Amino acid sequence: MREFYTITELTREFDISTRTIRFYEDEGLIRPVRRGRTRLFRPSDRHLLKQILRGKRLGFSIAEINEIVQMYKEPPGEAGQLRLMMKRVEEKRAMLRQKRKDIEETLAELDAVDESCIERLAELGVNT
Amino acid sequence: MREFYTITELTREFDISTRTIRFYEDEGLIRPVRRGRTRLFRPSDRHLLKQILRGKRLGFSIAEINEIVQMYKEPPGEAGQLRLMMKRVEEKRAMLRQKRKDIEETLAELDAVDESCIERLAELGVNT
DNA sequence: GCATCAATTGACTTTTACGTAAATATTGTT
DNA sequence: AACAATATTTACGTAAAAGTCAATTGATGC
Repeated sequence: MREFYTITELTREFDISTRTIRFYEDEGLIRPVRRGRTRLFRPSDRHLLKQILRGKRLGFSIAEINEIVQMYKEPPGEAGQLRLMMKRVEEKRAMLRQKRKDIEETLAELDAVDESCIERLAELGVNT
Repeated sequence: MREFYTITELTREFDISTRTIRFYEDEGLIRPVRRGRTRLFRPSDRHLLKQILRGKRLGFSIAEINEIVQMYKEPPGEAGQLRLMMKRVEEKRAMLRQKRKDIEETLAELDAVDESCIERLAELGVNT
């Protein structure tokens, strides 16, 4: 595995702009190291970026994505904090399960659309 | 089943504003009937609204939701149009399957977070 | 050492999806 | 018919998530 990626390498790999990556850094989602001013992205930064884009595809806001990626870090040492985090984790899981349900429903409806298209095509095939 | 719903009934049921519902109408997503100027929403309008909000939860834009709900209408009569629609339907399904994959991955990672929290809690229980 | 090419910074702009407010109209009730 | 409660229309405002542009500032090759 490579040690560093440049910003343009990542923009090409993920098809996003440099502005987007810098925006995520401004928002505190990623923290690449620097050589002078230039950003250098470690594999872990790249992985984090992947997770951020995954969150985006699911329609999570930057703030929500931030909450989620913070959870991937070391769990807190204090019991109260731990319980609070577990509560937040469960909230996110509930949202995800709801989304999954929404997806299944939408997929089912689109399957029906597809089938009725096939039917119509068959009818047309007969009539022409 | 009731014949009509008022706009405020729907805002209460779905916890959205009248502005939002009128906005969806402006964007061509719903088309309630009118008595004078006043909008009257049929059960089908209410159902459509449900589908719109489902799309929103999945992070689809208004334009994308529009594309999807248009698909639920009668399939076109012409073969070329039908094939085009089936292509679009397949595109949406591909997006949904990607989202579902994203959800499974995120859920798996959050499960891991949860477990490591439980572990930490157990350690704390032993140490105190 | 100088050109050039990539990267950074900062400011301003754009798009989406509504929010908010003011003025007007409608409806149901008494 | 009057009046309060709703609804509508029009217009401007706003927050989030970048896009765009300009001015610099390194980095690199020769």
